[in-house]
Amino acid sequence: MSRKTIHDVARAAGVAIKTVSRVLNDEPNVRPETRARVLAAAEQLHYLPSLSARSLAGRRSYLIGLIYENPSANYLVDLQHGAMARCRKEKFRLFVHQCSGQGDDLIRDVMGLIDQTHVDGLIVSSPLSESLPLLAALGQRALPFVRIAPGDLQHSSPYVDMDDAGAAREMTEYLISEGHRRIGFIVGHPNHLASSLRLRGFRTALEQRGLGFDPGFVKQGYFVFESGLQAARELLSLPEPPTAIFASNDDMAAGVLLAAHELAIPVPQRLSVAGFDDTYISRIVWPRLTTVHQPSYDLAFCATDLLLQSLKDGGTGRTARLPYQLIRRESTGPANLE
Amino acid sequence: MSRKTIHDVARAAGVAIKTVSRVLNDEPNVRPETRARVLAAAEQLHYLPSLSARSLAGRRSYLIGLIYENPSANYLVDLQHGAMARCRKEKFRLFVHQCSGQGDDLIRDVMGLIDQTHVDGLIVSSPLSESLPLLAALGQRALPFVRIAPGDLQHSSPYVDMDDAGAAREMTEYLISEGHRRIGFIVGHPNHLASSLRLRGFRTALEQRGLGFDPGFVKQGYFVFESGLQAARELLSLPEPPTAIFASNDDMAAGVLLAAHELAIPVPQRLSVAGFDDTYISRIVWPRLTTVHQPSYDLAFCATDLLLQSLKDGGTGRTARLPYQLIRRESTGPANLE
DNA sequence: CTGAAAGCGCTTACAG
DNA sequence: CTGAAAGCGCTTACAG
Repeated sequence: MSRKTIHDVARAAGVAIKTVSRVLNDEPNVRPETRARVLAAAEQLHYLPSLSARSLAGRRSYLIGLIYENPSANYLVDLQHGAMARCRKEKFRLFVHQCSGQGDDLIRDVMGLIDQTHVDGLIVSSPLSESLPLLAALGQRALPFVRIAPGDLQHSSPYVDMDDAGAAREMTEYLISEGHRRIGFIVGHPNHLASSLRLRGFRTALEQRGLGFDPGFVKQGYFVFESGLQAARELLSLPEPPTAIFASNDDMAAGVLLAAHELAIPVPQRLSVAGFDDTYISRIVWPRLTTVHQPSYDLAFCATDLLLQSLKDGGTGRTARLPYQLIRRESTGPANLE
Repeated sequence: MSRKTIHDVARAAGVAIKTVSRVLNDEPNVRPETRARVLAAAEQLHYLPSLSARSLAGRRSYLIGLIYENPSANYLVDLQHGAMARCRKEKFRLFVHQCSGQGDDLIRDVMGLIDQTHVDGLIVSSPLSESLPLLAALGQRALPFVRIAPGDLQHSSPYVDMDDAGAAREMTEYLISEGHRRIGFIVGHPNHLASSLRLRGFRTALEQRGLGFDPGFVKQGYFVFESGLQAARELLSLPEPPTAIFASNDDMAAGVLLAAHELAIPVPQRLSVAGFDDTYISRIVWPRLTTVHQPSYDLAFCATDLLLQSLKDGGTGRTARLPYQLIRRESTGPANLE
């Protein structure tokens, strides 16, 4: 049961290796009978071409890279599986890579990945997708890539995103419609463009409803649980605390819930809490979180789709915006105005 | 800024490519001055050897595969990062692969991975690590692998694990020491050997303390949140409900918390809840979970270490057992016996 | 529509 | 201690 090569298949099918190569790469100019014979032989021998031989000889490795920096586990796994699922349909494989370093080190790290693995293209997840120096370096290498990112007019490369600002606006409008007037907001990590987009949506909703924007109700967070906890403690110890807190992701919203529990503030009776992302977390805390469904799996699936497409056409990659969805659960309710 | 090859380095250093190869692979028989000259040239050119050329020409790809089936996101990411961290120290790279299929399809999937990517070895995570047919197939391929698994005497291949039964026993003893006499238990997924080991530890503790083992207090779960919720609803609607519930993982313990909230049973005042794994989840629910710290990151790091070591020595891989730790948080307390 | 030759960037096996 | 030749399993560029 040793590894089969293209020569084994060629011999079994009674053709030259070049013909086997043609069939396996869907090149034209092979008689249907010949094609069938080759396919049968390959099938029968359980033949699979060696990726390293292919990538050494040809100009493609059939490898797509997914690079990330430091996302939450649930988000990362969703991205990973979305990209893998799309690759699988195409006999591509996904190479998952956690980047290390900052600045020049980061760029060297990614260039090293490209040089060593010969990936055909890259899925660049956020916040790497917002690093202009990185995008420039990729451009120099002429390596196709698709970003998973909030809409970003700073760079012309293809991307897939959702409407972060719109989603945050809609969530805020929902809270207002429940009677909330003092709404706290916890901003995400300053490195993520999504953070400022979500804040913008929050602000837009307040201003459109004529409520005015009070910076005292806005606290900086970092997309992690502890930062949400900390920010919520501050908000809830204000002389006039908010009746609702909207955190820029679920992890921080879980932190808000804990702060409320610590202070014996019942949720949602005296405090409504909203998150963002609709990760697994939002369904396992109590009360379950009202949140925005971010289609992470689909974002990665779609990004991979665009990438594979542009690898085929050589086409100028396009862009896609995926729909979000407001998910109402038990952590929010009518404001208890006194 | 095109890709550099071994020829570029050889030219810059004034040696033959074979000498460059020797230096880069730490082979003997190179004069220190020559070695230094080659290293300097490689450094200066930012040269990195092509993995595909290496794996095609030589007998190693410098690629380690991590295969998994369907673990929870937090566990998977810990494994992934532990294995990556160990690889990075060694200029190996990690190829992460989600297996698809069952039975023969699963085996074909893994063999396909091996044939196509030429991985030098495999980290086999649980429950794949318990599939005897898979292990047999890997043996036939003579591919080195290390399992991440509960101790398993059924197979002689190397593995890294923790003492699942001992940890469950210790947790149960702790609950007993808090005065609990009616303790519910939620079993993990039947496909995982860890499930029965944890159950065994639970049972051992009860019997050693002369409490007897009541099957009516044991419910089947599947390591996912919903199954914990469901099992807890059943346990808590018993005529004489338990005063403590020990779930075989944190996800299910989070489900128990939700069931308690639904029934307005205060935790830990009237119900103690314990989990297992010490994943992120255990720290973001309320009350935070008492649980067993499973060293997932270290398990993967250590498994990779053993694998790389055996790749070097060709040595018969050894085995390692890593320590667990009981983590006491707010979800457990003294029994409220009436 | 099909094939024989050259070569991708390395390592292996051998020679000096 | 160092190097020239052959070859890994494919694809490319060319010929028929």
